[in-house]
Amino acid sequence: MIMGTSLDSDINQHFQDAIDVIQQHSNNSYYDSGKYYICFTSLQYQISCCLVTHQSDAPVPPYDWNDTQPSWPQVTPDVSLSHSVQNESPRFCSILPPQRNNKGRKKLRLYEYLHEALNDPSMGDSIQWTDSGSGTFHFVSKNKEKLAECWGQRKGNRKTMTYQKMARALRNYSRTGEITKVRRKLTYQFNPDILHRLGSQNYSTAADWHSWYGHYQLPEDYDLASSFTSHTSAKL
DNA sequence: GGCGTGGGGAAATGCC
DNA sequence: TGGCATTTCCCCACGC
Repeated sequence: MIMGTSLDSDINQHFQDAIDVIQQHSNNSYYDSGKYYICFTSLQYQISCCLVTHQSDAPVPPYDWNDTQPSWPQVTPDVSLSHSVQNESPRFCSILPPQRNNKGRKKLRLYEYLHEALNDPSMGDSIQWTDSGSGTFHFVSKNKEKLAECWGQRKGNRKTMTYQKMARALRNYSRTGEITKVRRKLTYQFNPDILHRLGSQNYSTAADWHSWYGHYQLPEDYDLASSFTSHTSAKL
């Protein structure tokens, strides 16, 4: 088992939770022949996890993380692991679960999510820094709805989030000053204090892992599973 | 006039 | 139960 060097207590707790999950899976004969990999990403207030199996595995019902946790979808790569991975990086927004609200964790705020997305290269087609120094950013018109949907999924909203609704929330930020509207199309600006606070957070995160995964040059017959075990993941 | 975008009121929702 | 942070719906304004 290989783990990162700077795991905080949250990660340890979640890691233990994941161990429990995997152990329960391992008690199910359905999983006996499979390999399981846990991929962790530590965002400021949450952790995400995905179980990866070979695509050839039969469909598996999602596992309930705990009694209060919505189901965790299983991630199965679109391509066979014995072949090259598609160039397109995976969309983690679709698998990140809603916040865990037990244990006193703060809910993810929209501006935090946007900052996270801005630092995620794979989200560059949806949201981009206009001037990262001043905290100015803009949405990409073509894909802004996609980002909004990701936000909605991340929050576990009942209905599909749209840019209009997300923009409404952003406008509420203008009252508190966390984010202000810039007189330019689809452009907003972080409050400097918020920007400083967000910027000081350590994102050894989905974005980083995601970035690594999305840009890793895979040789022929590259074993994706092996890559999980040699980076920020743990193999059981 | 249609469309995309911006703005805001107000009620509903879910969580702490 | 109240407060907070959205979410949702709706309507309107403006520029292209």
